[in-house]
Amino acid sequence: MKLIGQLSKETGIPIGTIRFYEKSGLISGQTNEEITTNNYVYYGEETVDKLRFIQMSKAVGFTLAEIKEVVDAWYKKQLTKSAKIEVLNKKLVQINDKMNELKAVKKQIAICKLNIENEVD
Amino acid sequence: MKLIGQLSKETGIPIGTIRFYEKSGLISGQTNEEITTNNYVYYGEETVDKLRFIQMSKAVGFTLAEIKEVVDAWYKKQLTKSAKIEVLNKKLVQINDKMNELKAVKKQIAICKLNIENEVD
DNA sequence: CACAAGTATATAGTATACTACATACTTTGC
DNA sequence: GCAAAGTATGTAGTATACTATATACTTGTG
Repeated sequence: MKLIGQLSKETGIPIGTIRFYEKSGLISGQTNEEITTNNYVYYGEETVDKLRFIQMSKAVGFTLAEIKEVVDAWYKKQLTKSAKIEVLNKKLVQINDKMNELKAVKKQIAICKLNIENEVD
Repeated sequence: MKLIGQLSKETGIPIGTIRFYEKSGLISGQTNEEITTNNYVYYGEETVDKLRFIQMSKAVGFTLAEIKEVVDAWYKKQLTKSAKIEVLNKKLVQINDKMNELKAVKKQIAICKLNIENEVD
């Protein structure tokens, strides 16, 4: 079990941001019942996976609300199987859209670069 | 030459947002010198291209500041050839990073989906 | 055992990217 | 020729995602 500083060290995400993610319902830890002297929160290994998933998802333009949908499908026991699958399928469609947009942006930049290279300086 | 409403219709971007992009230096139009009765701003066809580029770039997680760098390399006469190429090369690297992150996110969701499908309901 | 470092909580502030008025003028359609 | 629709300008408000600060308590180290 890891404390918040450990999570921050492993993922490079600032402690303040991790706290913000916890308040937003993206991750959660629990206090150790045996220790009554403090209220330090402990996180499991899966929290690191979640944080890395959040990092990557944000980098490709997903909002925290969109990411939360996936994380909930991933970990929440309350949702039905079909509800989870539906969320994930929608997300896969969005990912394909982004893949195409990324290719289009890349192509545009490549064209732009070619044009500039053929300019006289 | 197009007016702002036309740009909005063709791209689906709200007029207010287009004005915001113009204030941010991402696009620019000019007033028609021959018409002195109004100060309507006219935009060339390349503005539509720029707006579509902005749309896609935003969808894959680029900020307006990052997008502006590319648009400046694309259209600004003031920058040197090598400065432009440098900006574009950096952007291509970022795009490759995003491509990999997108693949990783996709993979994670596929795994997540498989796990759920194999659950007992 | 002092004290530096780590943690918890709460609140406020910031950056980015819009979005919504309000006001005023212009153009278009019937 | 008048109302509806379009455009310009300015200011203020909102949503998202942090980021900083202050305060207080706990833990680890020389």
